[in-house]
Amino acid sequence: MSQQRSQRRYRRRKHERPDEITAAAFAAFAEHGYAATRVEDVARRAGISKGLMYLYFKTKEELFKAVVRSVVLPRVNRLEAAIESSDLSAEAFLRGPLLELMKQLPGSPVGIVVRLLVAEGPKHPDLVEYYWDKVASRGIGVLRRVLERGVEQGEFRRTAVNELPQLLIAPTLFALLFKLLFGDKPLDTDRLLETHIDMVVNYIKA
Amino acid sequence: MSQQRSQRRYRRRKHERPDEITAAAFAAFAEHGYAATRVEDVARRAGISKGLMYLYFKTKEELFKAVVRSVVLPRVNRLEAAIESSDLSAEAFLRGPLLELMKQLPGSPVGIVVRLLVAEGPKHPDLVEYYWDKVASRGIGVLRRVLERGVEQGEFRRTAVNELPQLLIAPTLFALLFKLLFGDKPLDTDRLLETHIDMVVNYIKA
DNA sequence: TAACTTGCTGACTGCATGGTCAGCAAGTAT
DNA sequence: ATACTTGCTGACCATGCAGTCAGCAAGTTA
Repeated sequence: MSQQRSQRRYRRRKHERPDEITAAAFAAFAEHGYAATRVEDVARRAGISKGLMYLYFKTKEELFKAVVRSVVLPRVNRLEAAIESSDLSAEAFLRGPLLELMKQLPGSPVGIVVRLLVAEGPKHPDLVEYYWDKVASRGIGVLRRVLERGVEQGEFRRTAVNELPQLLIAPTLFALLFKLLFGDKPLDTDRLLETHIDMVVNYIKA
Repeated sequence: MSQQRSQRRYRRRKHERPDEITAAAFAAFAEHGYAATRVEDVARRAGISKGLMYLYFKTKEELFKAVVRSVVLPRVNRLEAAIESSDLSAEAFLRGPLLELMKQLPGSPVGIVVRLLVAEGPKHPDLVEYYWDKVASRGIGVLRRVLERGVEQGEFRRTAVNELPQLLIAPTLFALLFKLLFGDKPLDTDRLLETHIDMVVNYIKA
């Protein structure tokens, strides 16, 4: 009797779809990488049909770019805001918030984005460019400003590090890569980063 | 007239084939990555037919592994030998041969191997294991021994770096990645590495 | 030079998967 | 109710590519 006839096949949710799809795609890319992920898998994860995905994203490549953007942008914005609004001394900043951030990176989704970028970057020059503009160069800028402030206030000497702020976060990238590749091998990432910051601070301290 | 009838279609060169094929594959993978490279392209580059490739390598995946091995092994062996046979003081060793090696890495084929590993590693756990055994852990071992020697001879203090030899070469990996992704953006890699080594030596010097 | 071995070719197959589209049904207006 | 719009489905197509194999010809033996 109570045949609940025609249980609804779907619900229209135009607004939520894009985010749900990029989230599903991120999860799928994280597991299998970009090339090995089928659009149909992404669709299934997002609980939709493959066709619908193509209504929101022109191609698989567009989807890829959207994923990178969606993971990376909010993070960077938060970071930049937090940093610029800090009123700690330069040294305290390096040893505190920056170190904390560095410790978090290797386990975060950023690791996966890095992997995707390294793997697919050469085929997506515009994506790399985007990443450079919105992430890398901004991050470097922040670091440079912190160092500069330290020098101005007499905390730090002016050294080569001022022109190479990348040196500050280089080991973070290393740790990230290490975990990515050799996740099961031991490496005390936190200690590595702490030591590095300590080393840098000693080196540049006035 | 002079119809040079039946110009030979091919020459039998069983012995040379494997190396030629891996070399061609390396070049192709370097340009397009593993997934995007067609076996037929590799074959064409090697001047053979696709079928022949399958006589020397069971699958595309086998070919991939062979490539990684062929690029990486000779390098590591050379490196280890050179290092162990050095009789410099620990500091001189870090500032000399090690720094030199670090400067060369980012521009070398190793960069490409790293890219391939990062991209495809998760799908080839045995390859990652191989790389760990034959390359990474050996490299770490060498560094650890140099530091240890420095401590024993009173050159260095015993610091956290002794347990984290990775810290020595972390920026090298960073530089390598940077060049890989942002090849066109400026970064004085050599200066970065020099500064880093200088920093480390200052930090650990007795 | 004839018989034989085997390195090598290239056409072919099967399948995986990116992308399309005609039509259906959820929601909306009247 | 009825007509209309549009988010959504799923079957379908086209293509690209890993891997196969029957047969050919380069080299070898007698």
